[in-house]
Amino acid sequence: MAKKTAPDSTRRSEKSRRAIYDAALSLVSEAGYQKATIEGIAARAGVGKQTIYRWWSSKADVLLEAFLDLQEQAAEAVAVPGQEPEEYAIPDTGDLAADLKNVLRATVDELLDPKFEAPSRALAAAGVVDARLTEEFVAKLLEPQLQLYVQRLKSAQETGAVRPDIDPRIALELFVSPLAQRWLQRTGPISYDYTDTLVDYALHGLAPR
Amino acid sequence: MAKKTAPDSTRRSEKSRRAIYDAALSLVSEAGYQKATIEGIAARAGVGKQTIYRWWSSKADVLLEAFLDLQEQAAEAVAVPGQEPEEYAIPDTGDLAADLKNVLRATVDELLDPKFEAPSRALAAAGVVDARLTEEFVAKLLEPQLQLYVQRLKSAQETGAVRPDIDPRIALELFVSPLAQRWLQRTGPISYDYTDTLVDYALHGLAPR
Amino acid sequence: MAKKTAPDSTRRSEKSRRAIYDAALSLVSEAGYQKATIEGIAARAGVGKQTIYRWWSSKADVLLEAFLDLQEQAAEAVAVPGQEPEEYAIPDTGDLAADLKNVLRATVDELLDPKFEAPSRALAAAGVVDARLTEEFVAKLLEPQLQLYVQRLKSAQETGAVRPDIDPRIALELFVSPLAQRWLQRTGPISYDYTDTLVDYALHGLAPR
Amino acid sequence: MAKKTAPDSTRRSEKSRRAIYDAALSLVSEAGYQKATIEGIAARAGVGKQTIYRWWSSKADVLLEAFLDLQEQAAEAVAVPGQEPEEYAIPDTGDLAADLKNVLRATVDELLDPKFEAPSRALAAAGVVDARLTEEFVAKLLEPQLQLYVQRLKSAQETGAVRPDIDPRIALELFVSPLAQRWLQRTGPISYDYTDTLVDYALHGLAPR
DNA sequence: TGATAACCGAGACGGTACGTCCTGTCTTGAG
DNA sequence: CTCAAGACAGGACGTACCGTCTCGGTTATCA
Repeated sequence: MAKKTAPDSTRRSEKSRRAIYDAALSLVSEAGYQKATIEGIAARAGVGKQTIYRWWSSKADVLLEAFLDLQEQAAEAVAVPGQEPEEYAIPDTGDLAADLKNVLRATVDELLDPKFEAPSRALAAAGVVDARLTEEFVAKLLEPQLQLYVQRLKSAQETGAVRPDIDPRIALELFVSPLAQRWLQRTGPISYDYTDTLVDYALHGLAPR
Repeated sequence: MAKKTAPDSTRRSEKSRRAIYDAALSLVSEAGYQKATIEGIAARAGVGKQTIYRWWSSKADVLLEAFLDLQEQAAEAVAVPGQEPEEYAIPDTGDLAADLKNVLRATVDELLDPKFEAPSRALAAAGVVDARLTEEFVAKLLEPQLQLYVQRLKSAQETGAVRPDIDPRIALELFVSPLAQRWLQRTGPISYDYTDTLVDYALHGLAPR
Repeated sequence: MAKKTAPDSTRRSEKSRRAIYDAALSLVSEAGYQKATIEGIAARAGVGKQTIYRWWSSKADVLLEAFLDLQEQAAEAVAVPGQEPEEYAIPDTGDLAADLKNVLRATVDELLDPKFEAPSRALAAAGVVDARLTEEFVAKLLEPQLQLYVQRLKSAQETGAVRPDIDPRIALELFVSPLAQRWLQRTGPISYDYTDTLVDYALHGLAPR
Repeated sequence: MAKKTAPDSTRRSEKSRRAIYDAALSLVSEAGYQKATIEGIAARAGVGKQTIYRWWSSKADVLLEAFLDLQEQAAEAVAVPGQEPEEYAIPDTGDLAADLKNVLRATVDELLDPKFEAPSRALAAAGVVDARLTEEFVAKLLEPQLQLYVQRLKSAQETGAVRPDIDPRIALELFVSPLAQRWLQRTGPISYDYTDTLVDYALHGLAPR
């Protein structure tokens, strides 16, 4: 009892897909999530509405894929061509505090980049309400990035820079989540100073030593 | 030539307001934020649409007030009747870790209470996208609660349980934001164990002492 | 178990109704029945689609009412104002043949009037396929006109110009239906000569006397 | 540089053509003209849409050919096999009234046959609106049948049963068109009595002799 | 103690977008 | 080349809500 017989993905138009990604991202950036409609995306992409409905189940779904694609493209642009794409990882200079601060500063830059802001916010908002979407968002985008912190913290445990009884998956939240919340809910300003402070507090604790 | 001649709030129907709050909260809980429409709220409340548009500017606005009202009602129910409502504050037993853990455990309970979950999520989602709404949400609901932590941490600084150079407004985020993010973005499970761990990590730091 | 609760016709917008009639008739005349869409009518009338769907059940329904209204307007324009609208009737000069020929010549004029042609054709076509619509079309428009012939033929029977055993309702079809079919199905040209001939044949028969 | 390079009819699939005829007729009978779509016909016939568009220009076109084919098949079924198919003609027993009544009774039977009703109505409706289609419909189907009446009336003129100054092409409409209109526009019931009466009135006239 | 001005319920209105269906064209792969 | 299959751009469908408006009907002051 299949649902309408699934479309044949081998015959999918690559051109349309690209046009839809571009239209979706630009419309969300210009008009906001609510005002970016499926009809609007289709019109700007020069595509029939059905072509969107054929391949995606909702506006959020389109935007999620468009955003994942955007990330991928950005990553490929950075990668040295003709070289195997080594795994991304947080640099390990031996100075944990410095390494974390560097990565967080880069994150600050990205969060403030207007190209990324509108679609990310839109996805985050949709995700808060739509559990299925979040699941995919977290699995494909968020968790992989958080695992990079897990790796760095584990390596720090081996060198003794972090206590061995610490759970790295929880530990990373001490400096990542505050930044995320400030950005998402606008509960406070975001800056290099702020993230540096977070790292210091998290590493050395609030209590006197 | 006034734009609309503002409505006369002294003649406002209290019964309608209550009915609208109830209808809004129950509809959001049952159907979700997107599917809870103004028309639906008006119909369930037995109220004309204009009565909603007269007093509120958007669905998010209605829901925000309804939620604030819900919080107030819950607070009044707890308060001892016939006694002046003393200021809410985090208890100070002298044991900072224990006090924080207790408060966070209570928060966990509330986050998992189905009566609160749907509307809070809905508001959070709307807030991510609508800056104006967030401002009010943060100012009226979130920040006052966070200030309770600020007070408790300041008091801890006086007793020497927290280093004096620590900024309490940032410090509290170390354990509050991780919990908030896990709930909002469903990046992980929520439990007493989890919040206890957050407090321990935050107070003593990740680095060995 | 009412269907969605019927709309309140006392609050209906007369302006919208008129605009819809005008738009429907002009669009059908310009573009033809198939290409005159509900969306197009709504747009030209400056009206929301729902306002059409609220009061009519289909494009054919709109057009039927618009056409009935057109007929009424035309009739009122002819009527002498300030005088009670006497019943329309086929003139009775005593010369049956002449009277019938005159009326049919007037009908020929109307059938060839481009203002009436497009909507009439459209209605006729829709009616062939949609029984419910035809019923109303016949009852409100066609049959009343045919009854005028019945009256004239009965009066002719009294004066002896028509045999008394003739059924007038059937008799009138001898000259009315051929004209109708030629027009509807374009099976032949329409002219005064043609209708005059029909009357002569019908009155005196094909067989020699 | 031909417009489309016309399809090579020698390579046409006979099986597909038959399947399309069957699907078209059955769909129109079941669902009506409007709801019988090209996609639906193609699907039921197990045929690609292009195969329909390659050989026909519109739904009406398909249906017209399907109907012509149906007529042919019915005629062949009646014809005595192994004998050359003589020209169809209205029998000439010498009694004009009886001959006409017989043919019209047969027509009544056909009009009431449910197998023919839906497609004929559909074609008639399409024809009212689409002039090009009507032209073909009239030329291929209607006029040839009417010419049979012309022949019979001419023969009657030779025997003196019909006045010599009568135009047979017009005369036949006196009894054929009323029947056609009653059927098309459902302006009245159809029966043997009715058609018999039509013939009598037409032959002997309405006026007393 | 009416007059009169507001709120109120109801819901029609001009619109926008939805998600579905179909059109007529184009493309792919099998025969 | 035809054919079955079906993706594609386009456009109309009929529905659901939006936010505005207009209509009686109830209050609830003020004259």
